[in-house]
Amino acid sequence: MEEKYVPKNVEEKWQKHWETSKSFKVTEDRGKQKYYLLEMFPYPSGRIHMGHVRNYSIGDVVARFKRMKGFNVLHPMGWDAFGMPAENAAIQNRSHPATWTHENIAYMRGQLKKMGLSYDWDRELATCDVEYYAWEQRIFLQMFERGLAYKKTSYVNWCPKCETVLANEQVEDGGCWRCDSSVVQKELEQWFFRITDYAEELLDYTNKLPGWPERVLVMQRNWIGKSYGCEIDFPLDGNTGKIRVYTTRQDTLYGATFMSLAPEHPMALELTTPERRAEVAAFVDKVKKTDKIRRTAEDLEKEGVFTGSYCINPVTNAKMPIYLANFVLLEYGTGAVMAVPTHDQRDFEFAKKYDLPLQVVIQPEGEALDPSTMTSAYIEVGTMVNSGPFDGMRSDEAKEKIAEYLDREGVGTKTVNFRLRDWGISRQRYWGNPIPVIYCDSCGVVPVPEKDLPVVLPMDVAFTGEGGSPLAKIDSFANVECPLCGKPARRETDTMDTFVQSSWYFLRYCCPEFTGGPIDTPRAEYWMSVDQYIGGIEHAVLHLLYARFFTKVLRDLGYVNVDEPFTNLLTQGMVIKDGAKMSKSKGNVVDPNALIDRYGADTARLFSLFAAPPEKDLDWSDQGVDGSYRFINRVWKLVVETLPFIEHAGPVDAATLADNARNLRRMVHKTIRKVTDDLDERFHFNTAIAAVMELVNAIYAFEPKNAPENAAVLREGVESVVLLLSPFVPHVAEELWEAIGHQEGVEAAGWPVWDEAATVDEELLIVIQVNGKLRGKVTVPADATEELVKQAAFADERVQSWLEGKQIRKAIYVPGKLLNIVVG
RNA sequence: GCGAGAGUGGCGGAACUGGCAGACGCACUGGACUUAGGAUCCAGCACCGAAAGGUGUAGGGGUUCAAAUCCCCUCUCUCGCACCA
Repeated sequence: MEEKYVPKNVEEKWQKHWETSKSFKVTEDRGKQKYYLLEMFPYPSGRIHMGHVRNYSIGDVVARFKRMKGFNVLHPMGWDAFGMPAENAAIQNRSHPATWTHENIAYMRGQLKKMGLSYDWDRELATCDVEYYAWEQRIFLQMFERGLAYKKTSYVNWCPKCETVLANEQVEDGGCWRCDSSVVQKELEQWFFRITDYAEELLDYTNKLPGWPERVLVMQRNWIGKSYGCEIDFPLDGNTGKIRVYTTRQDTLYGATFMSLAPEHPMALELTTPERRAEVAAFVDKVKKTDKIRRTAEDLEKEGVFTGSYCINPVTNAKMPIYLANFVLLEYGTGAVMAVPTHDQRDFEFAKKYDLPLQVVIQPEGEALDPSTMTSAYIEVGTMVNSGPFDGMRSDEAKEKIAEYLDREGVGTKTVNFRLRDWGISRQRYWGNPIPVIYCDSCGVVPVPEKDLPVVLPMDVAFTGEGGSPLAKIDSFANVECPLCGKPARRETDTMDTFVQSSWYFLRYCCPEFTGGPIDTPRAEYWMSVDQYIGGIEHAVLHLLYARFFTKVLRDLGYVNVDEPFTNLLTQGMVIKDGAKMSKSKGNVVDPNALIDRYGADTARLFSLFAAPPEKDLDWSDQGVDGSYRFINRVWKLVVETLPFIEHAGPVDAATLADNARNLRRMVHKTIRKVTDDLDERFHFNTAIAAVMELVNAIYAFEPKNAPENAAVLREGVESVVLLLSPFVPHVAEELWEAIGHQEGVEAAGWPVWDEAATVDEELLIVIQVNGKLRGKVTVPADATEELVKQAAFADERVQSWLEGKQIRKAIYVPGKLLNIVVG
């Protein structure tokens, strides 16, 4: 063994060893308990960043720990490889997205290997490989057959210059993030997944995921947004037909004095009287030019326009003017809102602006609202007034009564509404999974027949950055024969949202080379669910909700037998430096390569685990890294120095140990217990590492190291340090383990087990308080009675001085810990 | 505004069901070894105080023999949602 710790030598040696002996390859072994550990796979953007280092270090500790404990650990890695940056890079560099992506993958794979992460690389997958996305097309078609994938028109952010849909986050200040053109709302036919069919179950299971952080579950519940209310029909005035609204406040129905429709509402134009047509059209046009972000911002001024038509309040028979209002969303509820200005703040502001009537129907206790003096809407519970038969009731009770009444009268029904909308998956992009359908003038939407699957992305494409989807311009791709009638037809040229790929990759990891379908069910049933999923909080809603949805769909298609994909979820915090998230623009980026070159992967891993608990943000500190490096050197030196004494030591004979040896041994076993608890139950890596540091300090302080009678205890201590550290710093641990004389690696050694008997204290330090203040400490035998502790306490001079001349009222004894003497 | 979480030395952070506040590490100070120290080792390190002692976990109040921990009020910060009818 080298005298001096040279990370590079150690790390290269063991990485090579792991690679050639395929140390982390796993198969389904029904004789062992399985453990599926997964970290969110990265987008191959070019190089890994510190967030990856942290995420994957956390995961690797758990993987190695579980392996040492005897679990059959599935720990895979792959690439979320479709997406826009590849296409943008292709436009810039005049290359191909596939080239760019595969080069990045090769480089980043090298980086991950340099970190010594214990993946089963044989299961590696990239979602842009046809071996992966082909199966996704199959799943899509099965969803299509069941009506879970369907087409509908919807409004989207559209850049007229790039001719493509933009996600909300790609719209900056109302303009396209790339070309700055003004973004418009465009009505487009798009493919959707019917996630709303699963809204109830997705919500329901947020109460059945105890291993998830509460805040993630709350976010998902909010996103799903279940509400209870009524749909109520308002007949048109002087016309047949009616407007249906959704409301959760049917208790305010008697106060509804006008009607607000979304500008895109299908009835908007037919309700507009001829003389108001020009004004209404101008308004609708203006709203459509506003992007969705600004449209739904709260500070947007409430604006509207009168259509010229009226409807009738079904309970008061009042004539209600029908307006279009910019804050009413077509996608939510029915796209129409009964406006109750007295009891809804938005309606209040709107009514004030357009001088619409106010009618109070709920009075707060001990107060009488007057519409002419109100300055804001009253939205709380109160007593019903001006509400016919419901007058005098509490408004929250009236809610139910009115719902029943409406049902009886046939003008409304109780309903449940969700905020969650179906998942639009169409992207007018090249670098994604082609949606496998064909459009035929005679036959309509025709799924690509099984024998023609997969629809492979053509490679000969020009990337100009102008003019919409590149796929649409490739005639050999877009022009096809209809599979049904043989007539010329057109292929779908939209591709799927990249979130689709990440919604089931964890299932494909169970059987990455399977050619009989997307998922090899017996194998998936062995591995699923993922026991521990680890990733950033930024995916709290979208990815994690989509993955849950997909798992349920795949369950219903018969591929898997689990209801939920991830049993336990750990959301790790961000990596911060100088008070801000690392970013190029802030110039506070730490490059993992530089870190590994200088200190080695073990130090990089150790620091990112030691500096903060995983779910909190981690403040990067260069000096802190030095400290971790120093610690590894200290451990290395400890082994070098003690090796001659422990090399030939046998097992510990507890009966023959001297006091200090017995004390050291107690600490060794307590540390094993502490580290095991921290890793097993709490993922408190920082305190686990701190405990090992304390043990290392204690072994350094232990003397004499060269006494033969101490050799066994010393050896047990040093070996424990090495094994306990091995999940954190695997390279150096393997090297030291080998140096101590073990032929087999640390995994074969197994996770150390503490001897409960060895952890039992012989003496206890009892804290003595007088009136709750610390006044002394006494050491007593571990089996000391309360009486004995009291004797010792009263014998203590310092304690005595605090008791002098005082009346002792009582003494509270907490066994083995503390004695509080109350005097007065 | 609503919801969730957090607030502890100069810094990152410990303190499991209320029981020694500040583990461990960083920084800092002093010392040793040294041609040298950005290596290593030893010691110190919440604040006030010479000491005895006192005061301290955002602030205020409460429960308790005992509160960082439980309860109430206030403040600050972070995150999420945010015209959702």
